[in-house]
Amino acid sequence: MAAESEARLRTDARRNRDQIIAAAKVAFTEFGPDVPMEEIARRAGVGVGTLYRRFPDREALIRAVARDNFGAVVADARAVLAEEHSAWQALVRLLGRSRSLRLTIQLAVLSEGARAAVKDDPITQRYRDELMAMLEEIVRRAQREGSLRADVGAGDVAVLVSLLLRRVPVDSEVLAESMLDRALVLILDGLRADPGSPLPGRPVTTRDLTDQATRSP
Amino acid sequence: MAAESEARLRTDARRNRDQIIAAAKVAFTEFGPDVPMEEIARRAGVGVGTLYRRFPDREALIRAVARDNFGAVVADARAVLAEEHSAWQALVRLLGRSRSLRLTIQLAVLSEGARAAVKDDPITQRYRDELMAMLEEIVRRAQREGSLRADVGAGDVAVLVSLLLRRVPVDSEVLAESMLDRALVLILDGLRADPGSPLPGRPVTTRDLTDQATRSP
Amino acid sequence: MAAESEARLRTDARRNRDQIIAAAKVAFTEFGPDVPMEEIARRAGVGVGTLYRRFPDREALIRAVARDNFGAVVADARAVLAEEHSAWQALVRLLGRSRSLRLTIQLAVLSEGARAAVKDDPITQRYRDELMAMLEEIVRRAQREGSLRADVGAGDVAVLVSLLLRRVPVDSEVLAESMLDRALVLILDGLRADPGSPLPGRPVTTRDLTDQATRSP
Amino acid sequence: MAAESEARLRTDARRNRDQIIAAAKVAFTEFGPDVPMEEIARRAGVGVGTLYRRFPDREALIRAVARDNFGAVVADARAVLAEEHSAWQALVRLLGRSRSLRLTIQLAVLSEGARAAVKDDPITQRYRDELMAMLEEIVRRAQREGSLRADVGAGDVAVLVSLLLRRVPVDSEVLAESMLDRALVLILDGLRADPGSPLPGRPVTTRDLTDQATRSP
DNA sequence: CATGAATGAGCCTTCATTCAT
DNA sequence: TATGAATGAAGGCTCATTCAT
Repeated sequence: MAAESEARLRTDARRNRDQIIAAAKVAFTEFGPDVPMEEIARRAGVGVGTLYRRFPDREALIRAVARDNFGAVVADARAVLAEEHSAWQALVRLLGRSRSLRLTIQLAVLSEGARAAVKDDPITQRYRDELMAMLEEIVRRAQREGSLRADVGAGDVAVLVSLLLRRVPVDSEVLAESMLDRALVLILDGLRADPGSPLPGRPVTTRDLTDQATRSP
Repeated sequence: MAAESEARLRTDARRNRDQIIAAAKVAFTEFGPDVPMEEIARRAGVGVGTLYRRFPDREALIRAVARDNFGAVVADARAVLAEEHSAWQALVRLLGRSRSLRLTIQLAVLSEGARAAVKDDPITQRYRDELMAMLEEIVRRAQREGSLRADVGAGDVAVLVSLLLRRVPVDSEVLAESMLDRALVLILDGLRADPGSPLPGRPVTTRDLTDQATRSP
Repeated sequence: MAAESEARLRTDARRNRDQIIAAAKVAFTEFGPDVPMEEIARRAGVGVGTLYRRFPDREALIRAVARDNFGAVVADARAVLAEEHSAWQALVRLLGRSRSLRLTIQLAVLSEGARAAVKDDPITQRYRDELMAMLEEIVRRAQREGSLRADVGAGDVAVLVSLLLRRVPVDSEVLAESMLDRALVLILDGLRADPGSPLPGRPVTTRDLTDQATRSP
Repeated sequence: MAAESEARLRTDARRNRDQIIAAAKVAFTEFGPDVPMEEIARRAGVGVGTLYRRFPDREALIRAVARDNFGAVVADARAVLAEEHSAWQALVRLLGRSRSLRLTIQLAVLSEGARAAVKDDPITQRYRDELMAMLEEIVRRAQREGSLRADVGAGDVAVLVSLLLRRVPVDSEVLAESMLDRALVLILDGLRADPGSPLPGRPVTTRDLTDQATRSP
């Protein structure tokens, strides 16, 4: 009986946790990372107390949401990599997908505070590393295929992705989507192998993007 | 003598005003539009009271900063247009310049609240309209030159600009600059006339970007 | 058990609420309707946050105090009406009582702001209507008895009551009470049926006092 | 020349002072004793600096306005006393007049703070003393005439006056006036010599009203 | 454990008063 | 001397977080 109630408790707890994260995801993207904790609790259908029992403070909650999101992105990328034979096609899908997962990542960038909360989280870091590794592989393969310009690094691609992740300040959601669809194609065209202008500097590596923790105070 | 003291007073007041706007520009881009007013005042070297004497509330300050910024961008664009004979070169310089004026525009997009504060300001609107008109002219000329793909509208270009305006979440400022330099070239390559994939949808016009007030409920 | 804890919680919350209203009553009459919320909270022995949790803003608190006060007056008046057989005696008691309930009404008159906060509150309105109805009945009965001058309306009596409600600017509370006791008798003598000078104008009705919302722009 | 400019200066200064007091009178009765000093300065057509040069702080301004007002009331009362042969008529005019001078006195009672500012001002005190002396004389004469009940003191009359001074919380100014006209007559009837009820306590003297300074801490 | 009440720090804004011009 | 700009203290209100039930 004790076991049974414990199990049920755990089930409940898990449900609570999931509901909170789901509510937080929506609330964060809707109101930004400063949305009142009570608002999140309300949407999750729990009291603030419960929320704080699961996540000791706002940062912890942000971290949890970030992990959840990154995990999904990584899973997605893995699937794309497994299915797609042409590296270029994989790249195209990855970029398109990224855009559709924009909300996901926005969190990690939403504000200085949120970024700080996420930056040093080991789990999110691991996800990011894995994501970068996959991106590097795709870039390498695409360049070997001859479909991707040889003078770009995986970091360059990541930068373009991150640009596409941002919310366009347009009131209509459909219009925004359409604009980004076109921007994506334009950017892909810029990545094509053929002529192209000479790129300034050296290829940006993924380490350029991830080594910051070491560099920053 | 009265005139002199008046003039001196005005000078002082003006200096204060300018310092406040300058401080606000930095503080806004550093901490977002919710940065404490006291922080801005401190950086400007004045008391909060002074700040509030010049700008009745946060919105007024945001509006003032936006005007100031937009004005600078417009002046810059005007100069570029006057100097550059090749429309493509004008476009290149405009995009590069925009990036350096990133701080400028971020404000208008920084947050829902900030956007609302700026959206209905007639002066900012006028600047934006003028900017869009210049962009349209450049796009038209570049397409006539044959240097810019024919299937993009000025709105498409504006979207790309706005993407480049965002801050890259990298701690090192130099690194960020370099990354954006490369991203800019990649994007420009995507805008080149020749090959190019077929773009989905129809060209985005500048009206698509500015008519929102009319369209949205 | 759940029920018990809920009940206990409610008890606590209710106690807090009551303490806040009690403290507000005193503070309002002591310092006026602009007394710092923190002062009220301090007197109630709670934090400001608690005060604001119960009453979203100052107006809400004023409204609550007004309801509470009016409710007590109405209950009192009802009792007087039930007990007293002579209408004149009822009137005397009502006027005397009113004075002792001065604090009660002051709120509704204390300042423009406070009045505005209370004027449109439906519950206070209902109380006021009931009070006026009772006053009208007493006046009618007293005039039928022949004890009250025939040329006054319930509104005239209400005006006199409202005059007696004001605080006399005397430092000693006992002295003030005694002065008002005498003033009350003098005023009652003026209301007596017999001699009396002719009154200017027409009897003031209770509608003259309550219909203001309709009349004013 | 120096003399002339000095004289002109003094004239100007005097005009400023008068304008400020006049503006303050209006502003105080319109918004209460907490009206912003800048508002008063604006209405007087001077800068705040000038206002503060004349009146070192708000209390000083309140005191000045109170003196000005009391002075007018005293002058009025003196005139009434000189003109009227019947003491009862003098009393009637005094009470009616008081009402018309209501705004005048409200200041001294407007709020705790204002009262404190005025209470210890020697000039206002002298005015008040003179006013009370005149009232006492009228009461004595009226009682000798047989027109005023013998059991009231000048203090009782003063209390009634002070009751009539208050603003009736009615939106229409005309309605308020009419109500007070009637209330005045009712109160006068209560003061008439004839029967009347026995008054509780002893006659209130004017000292009961003025000795507070000595009594209060 | 869940709940939601209580706390208090923090930011916004206003205005009395001072002071440079 | 008049002006109005600058200052900063004070009060309103909101929320993150803690804790009693």
